[in-house]
Amino acid sequence: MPESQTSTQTPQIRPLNRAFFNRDPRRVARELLGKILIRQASRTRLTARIVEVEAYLGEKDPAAHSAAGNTARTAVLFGPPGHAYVYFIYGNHYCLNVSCEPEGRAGGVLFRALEPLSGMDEMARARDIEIHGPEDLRKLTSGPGRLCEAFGITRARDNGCDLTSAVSGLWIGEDGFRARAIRTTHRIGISKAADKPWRYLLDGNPFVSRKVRK
DNA sequence: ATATCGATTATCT
DNA sequence: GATAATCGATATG
Repeated sequence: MPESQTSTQTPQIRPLNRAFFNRDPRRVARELLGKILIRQASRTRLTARIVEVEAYLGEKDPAAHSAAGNTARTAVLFGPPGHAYVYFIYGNHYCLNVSCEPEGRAGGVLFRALEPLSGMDEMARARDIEIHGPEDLRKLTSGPGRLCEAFGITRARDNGCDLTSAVSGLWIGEDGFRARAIRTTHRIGISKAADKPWRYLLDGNPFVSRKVRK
């Protein structure tokens, strides 16, 4: 199995605390780069480093789902910080966010791309693809829909899950990795407020969902 | 290499 | 009834 790009071992992963998420989504997004998403459900632990995210502000961001107000769909975004907001899109895909800001105020960060660290075999099974070389690893978790499929994330299973608790089947941790070059660009795939530079990625990381144009 | 398009359903207008 | 925080396949340069 090919080695990962940013680390060759996984020392010790500690959960992020709730205060980390109790802030402006743009700040949370930037600082989430280099952190780790963990799925501990089966015998195998799935881990992958966060390399690309987008910030969505509260009710005043036209591109945010929370712009429609606190509905059955978006309730988690208005709830306490550090919880999973999972939505279904295009009749095909799930996408994962983490809620930000204090309870009562909306805001979140969309997970757009991860760099797999462990459990790649199980991810490939979940994605129903075969990995033949290091280049193929991108197909596991490079894209918001892909990473959810690789991690088995669905709305029924994970929406509202507390991502700050290692007791959860899904959580976010850190292992001491320090993000170096961080790049910001406009957000992907939206039509409203498309000019806002609220997409954050590890510059040069091969697992980002799209190549950075020059 | 980039461009375009169809799939498929929850949610909102 | 229209749209959507996507993906994968196909077409074209």
